[in-house]
Amino acid sequence: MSSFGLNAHPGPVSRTESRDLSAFVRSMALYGVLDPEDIAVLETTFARRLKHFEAGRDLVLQGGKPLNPCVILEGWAYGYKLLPNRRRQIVSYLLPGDVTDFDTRLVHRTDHSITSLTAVSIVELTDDLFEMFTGGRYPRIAEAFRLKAYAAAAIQREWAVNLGQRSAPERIGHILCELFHRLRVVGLTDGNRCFLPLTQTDLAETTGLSLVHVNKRLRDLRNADLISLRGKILTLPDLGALERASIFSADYLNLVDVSNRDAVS
Amino acid sequence: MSSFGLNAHPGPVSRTESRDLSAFVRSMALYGVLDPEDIAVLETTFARRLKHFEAGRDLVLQGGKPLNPCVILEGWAYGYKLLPNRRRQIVSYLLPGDVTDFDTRLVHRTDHSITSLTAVSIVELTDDLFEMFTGGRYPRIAEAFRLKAYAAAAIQREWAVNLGQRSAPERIGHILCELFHRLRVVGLTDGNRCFLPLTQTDLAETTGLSLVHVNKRLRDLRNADLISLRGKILTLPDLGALERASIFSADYLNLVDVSNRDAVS
DNA sequence: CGACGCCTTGACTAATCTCAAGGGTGGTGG
DNA sequence: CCACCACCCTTGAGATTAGTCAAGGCGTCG
Repeated sequence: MSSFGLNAHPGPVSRTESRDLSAFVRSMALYGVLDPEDIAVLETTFARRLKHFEAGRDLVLQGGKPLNPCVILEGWAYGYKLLPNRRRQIVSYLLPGDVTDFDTRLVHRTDHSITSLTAVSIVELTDDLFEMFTGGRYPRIAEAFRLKAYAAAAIQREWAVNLGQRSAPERIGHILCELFHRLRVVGLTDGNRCFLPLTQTDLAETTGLSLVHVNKRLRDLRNADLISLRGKILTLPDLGALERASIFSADYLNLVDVSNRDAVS
Repeated sequence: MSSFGLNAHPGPVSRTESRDLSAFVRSMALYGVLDPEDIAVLETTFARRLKHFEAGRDLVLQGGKPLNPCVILEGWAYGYKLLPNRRRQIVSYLLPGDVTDFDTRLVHRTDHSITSLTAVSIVELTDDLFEMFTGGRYPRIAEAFRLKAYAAAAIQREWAVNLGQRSAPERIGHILCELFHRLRVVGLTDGNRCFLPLTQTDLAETTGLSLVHVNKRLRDLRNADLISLRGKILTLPDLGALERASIFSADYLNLVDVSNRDAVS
């Protein structure tokens, strides 16, 4: 149970660096572009640059100077945009191994905010690190970052499809499938369960639905035995069935299929 | 009137290369990162590599091998994703000066299709061109491409906000404002008018609304004197009013403000 | 002339939102 | 220990928005 718990609650953050790094390296390595040498470089560099934030901290604020690109090593964060009428749209989730906007260094004002959802451990790619990784000396690392950026763009496109073309229950099921797949690739699932630190309000702001409606469709999904959501543990008793019900296909995630790998190792 | 007409209808494509290039170079140069030398390089290189497609040609097909990055020099294209239930979501518009996915070279299968909406002139960044621009010899050109990629990501995020948080009339007004601003920056507007080759079905697939509903809200906007849409000419008699009605702010477009520039030159 | 693509409108249906109320839980301070 | 508050989840009822179905108009092209 605790094998996938990570930082559910703000509090003393685990300092076991090697474990902190595993999600990122695993995520990067899965693209098959990193050599052992690259991985060693990443591990030693990141271990020295780790920063920790508790839940609910703003990393970047809409309209402000953007942060340098950041790698999330542990915990969840999310990006959102605020409208003048107080409504809010969550535009991205950042999971362990994910990277915030890679080309952000060229921009003076960001269009969106980023906030930690749980306690997070991140590494900021300051100028020296950025130069080191993209300067030509570690071409495979640079390529891995580019792949992550492409994957983020593909997810953003799929969200437009989700918001534009799917019904309420489909939208909710779809985002749950996506998060589950993304977590599984970095080893943060336990069988058919995973940690899910989202409130129903978060889900509403992700899917563009009202809180009340999310609650009711979530109940339908529960009644149909497609999901179970107690505490902050999400269980998907039949992932395939939920995917079909949500018109979900993992293709857009550009992930390496780890379902076999899980079974073997 | 014809000063912004470009390729409204499939047919013989203008071959005045220097004019073809202007939108792209203008778009790039506006970021203030290009030197005259860079511009000269782009112009001579692109002039030799121009490709022309008529309206309705698939440039990339969902699930297929992606095209190399492409620069649109003239005409409109759009990206879309098809769902198994035959529904379709348009996820992007590519206007003169825009660039398709820049990191696409690392990917084996694309998640979305790209189709020309009008006749288009494009330049494909084949391996040699890509290497030339990003190999370190033209750092400002590489930076300009990165800025375009960032701008595309920001637009994609705003679309999620549009689809998730805005009402039908706001969504429709918002996308019209966005396209108008983007066209103005590359010199493709004429006062408060621009060429708009979209059908109401296209608008429906962009905004996630039904065709019938788009038609009725479009009528409302017309009756409120916020838009006029005859032939394929869009007129915005009061851009500010439409922006307020649509909760639109151009910040996310990362554009240089050209409204003064237009008035002066 | 007929076919086709696109736009328009009305009537009815279905999905989603808003408003309102109440319940559970955990933390905090008296 | 209990009272209270904050936050989150839950449910029902009625209002509103958007979708579906059906029909017709208008212009272009063969």
